[in-house]
Amino acid sequence: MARIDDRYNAGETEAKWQRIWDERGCFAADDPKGRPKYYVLEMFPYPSGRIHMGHVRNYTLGDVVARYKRAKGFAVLHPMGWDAFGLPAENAAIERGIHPATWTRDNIAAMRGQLKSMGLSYDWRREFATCDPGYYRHEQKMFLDFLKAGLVYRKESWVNWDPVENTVLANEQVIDGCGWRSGAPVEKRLLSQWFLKITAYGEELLTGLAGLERWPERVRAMQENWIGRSEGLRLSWRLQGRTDRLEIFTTRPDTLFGAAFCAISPNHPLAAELAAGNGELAAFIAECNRMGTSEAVVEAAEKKGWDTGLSAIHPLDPDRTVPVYVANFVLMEYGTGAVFGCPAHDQRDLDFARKYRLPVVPVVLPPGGDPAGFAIGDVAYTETGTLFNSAFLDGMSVEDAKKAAIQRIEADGNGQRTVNYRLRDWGVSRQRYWGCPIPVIHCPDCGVVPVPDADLPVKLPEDVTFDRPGNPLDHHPHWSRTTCPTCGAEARRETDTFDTFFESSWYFARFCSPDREDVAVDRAQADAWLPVDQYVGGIEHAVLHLLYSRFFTRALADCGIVGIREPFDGLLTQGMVCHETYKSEGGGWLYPDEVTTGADGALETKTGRPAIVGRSEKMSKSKRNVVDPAHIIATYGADTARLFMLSDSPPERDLDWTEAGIDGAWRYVNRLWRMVAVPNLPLPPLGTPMPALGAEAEEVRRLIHRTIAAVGEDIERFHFNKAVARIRELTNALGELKGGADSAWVLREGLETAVLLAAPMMPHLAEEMWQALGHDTLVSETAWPEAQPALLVEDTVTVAVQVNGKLRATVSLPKDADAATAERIALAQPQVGAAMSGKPPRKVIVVPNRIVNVVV
RNA sequence: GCGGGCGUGGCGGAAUGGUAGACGCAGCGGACUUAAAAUCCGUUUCCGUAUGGAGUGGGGGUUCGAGUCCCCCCGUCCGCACCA
Repeated sequence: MARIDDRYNAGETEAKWQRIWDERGCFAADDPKGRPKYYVLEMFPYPSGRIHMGHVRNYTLGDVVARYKRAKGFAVLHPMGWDAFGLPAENAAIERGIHPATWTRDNIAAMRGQLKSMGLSYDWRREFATCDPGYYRHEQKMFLDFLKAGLVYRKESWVNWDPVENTVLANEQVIDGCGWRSGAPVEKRLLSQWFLKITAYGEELLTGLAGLERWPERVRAMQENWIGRSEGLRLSWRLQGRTDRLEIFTTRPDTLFGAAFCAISPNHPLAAELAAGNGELAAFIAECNRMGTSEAVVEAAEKKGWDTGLSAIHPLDPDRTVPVYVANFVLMEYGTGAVFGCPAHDQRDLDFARKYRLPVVPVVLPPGGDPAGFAIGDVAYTETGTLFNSAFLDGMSVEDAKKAAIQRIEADGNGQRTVNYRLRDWGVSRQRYWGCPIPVIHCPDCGVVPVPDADLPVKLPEDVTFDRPGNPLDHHPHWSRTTCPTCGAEARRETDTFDTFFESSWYFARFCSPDREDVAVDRAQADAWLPVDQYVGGIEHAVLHLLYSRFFTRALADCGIVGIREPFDGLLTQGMVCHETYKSEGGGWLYPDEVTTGADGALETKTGRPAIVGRSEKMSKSKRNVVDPAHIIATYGADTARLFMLSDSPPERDLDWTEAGIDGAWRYVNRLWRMVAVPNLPLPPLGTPMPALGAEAEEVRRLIHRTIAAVGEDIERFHFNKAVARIRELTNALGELKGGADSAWVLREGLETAVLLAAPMMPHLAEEMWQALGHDTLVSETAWPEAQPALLVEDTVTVAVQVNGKLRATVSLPKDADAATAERIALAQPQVGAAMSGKPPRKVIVVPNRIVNVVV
């Protein structure tokens, strides 16, 4: 029968320490007061109802950092809250008749309980939900501040309309022409929308990326790509027989003499004007819009154009004209919605020219090319070269020709050098109920009037119904009816709400002073804590949330609300949690716990029939390859789950959840516990002075201190898997300790060290072991151990001996032995002599304490 | 097409240009047990009985020495994409 104390009772133990931490307020973040501060933040969750493994991974990573930094003496701010506005709450209301507020509150309560069971070191006093009026009132104020600062405007614009969700989507929420959530093909609609001028910060958001040294390269690359800066020329072409001009943007002004046509977007005002008197063109435009967003893949196939009959006069040669087309490949949203086409040096233009039999005149000659013989076939020449067929540009390089062409166009007053961005302003209006009301009033006489500060917050009404499609705020009998704050006339409230990315764009700042009712951010607190030193979250937010937050922070800074311009100093993007997928013979997905894996392969437990094992993919409800964290924590405890999240894969890589992996973690938790419950040597009492150490004890003691140094470094660099490996190495060595009082003393030192090093990862177990070792303090309040430098230095080192680069022997040498000694001992090795087969050494390379390489 | 990441045992993964495979998982052998579980010990890159040889996606290069640096190629994953 097992001894009563050699099996670790995770459930009871974890609850006990969670209660004690809570009572002692161990994780309350108070004013740093001179101590170095450290703000670690994990992306707060949407309260969907239950935590999933992605949360467990995310929050474990953050918690390790928080606990480690706390032990290192930092004043740590580690808060948690709820990103509580969003569509699922409304869907629940529609599908199950539960009010979004109720649904959200219940979910938060359930998830808070689950997070608490993980033993995360949050300062729960700072918790908030973004659907609280106490939170969103401040973002209404921010919006009005931005309005005053000229960072907000309203315009009619083409929007992406999701016909299933009855709402507008941001460009980023449209994936392959379909709504990111509904998957329905997106339609184009013209609506009046509020926009935030994120483009005003385009340049700064781009250049700022260079300073984000502790961000993953790929996230910076994705943002750079998204901002899409390109330098070029904006120039206008006169149109024959018209007084207006056609404004185009190009990055290749050097190829102007190769121009064969101009093309405008189907949504260009000129196209609309021409279509008014031309049914055929109108039909063509309608066709383009239908294709538009929905068939991004299919439409890559064909370039189509419609000849307007207009001629544009070449800006560098008034004797030349080119035809003007309406073309389906020209985007109104980019540049000026019009381009000139140079078929010889742009593949798309070439395809178009071939189709409509337009001339293809090469103007850039490849290096070493023959000007007389160079012709373009089916492939445009897009590389660099020397200009020809180009009047005053002839003989120049592409780079020089660009400059010269721009100079000439500018001198002629036909255009100017310009920088264009792919980034577009952020449309924030959503025709949805469960979001933050946009605080403006529409007055028939005064137009759009901001809600006065004194009337904030504009609260969401609770009494709404979800029995019709569309926005419940529109259907509310009287909520939108109000009076104009300026003239007192009857007026109407804006019924749109903010994009929910609004809330997550500043929550990190709110955590600094969550209780301040009068202001969004207590400036002194914000100055003390911001920026976030380490942000941890999923790669899926690489562009949207992170770019909006960077923009918002700058806008808030320019409104004097915060004193920083970059919100997140360091960013760790964790990989996904994956699991094998299973299908029954019938083809339906199976949950992992419906499958038994044995000698005969995978079987469906219920029927005994073979189950088809698919590849490991991101855990998702639709594929049923999910493991419920609550179940895991109830079975093995939070520490085991946390350990598994950390031990196998580096954080930024995908992690495969396996039964064997969680079992392995569970075994180690028990093994650690047994090491103090039933130690392999009788431990001396706490505080026993160090006896004289024998060789074995001394060697293990060195390992203890090497481990301290290594684990600290590993955690600093987020190499948690390596930190776990080193702690295991240490405990392996401790478990093998034999001998007398000296070994027992070292065993105690080793166990105490292992406890402290493992505490950020397995905090409950660490407390329990610490107590079992006789301490009446908390690990959570104990400083990180310090490695004694003297013990990090070895007096003998193992040096590899190579002959011609191949390992032939290893020799033990005194540390820092001189080269001559090393060489002498190395050459004396029999294996070395054999490998040299009698030849004299031509050269001997000695790298002290590392290697001796004999070249023969 | 553009940009980025990755490629190391059966598997997850370690290796400041200096002993490739730490640590774990799985496997195999053994101990304990009536038996099983748990635990413990040993073993485990490949070829070879062995001295030994080969080996980090492929090819070349730099170097006394390359998984690591440089060039070319292949595969794979992710992001963006009629962006003018």
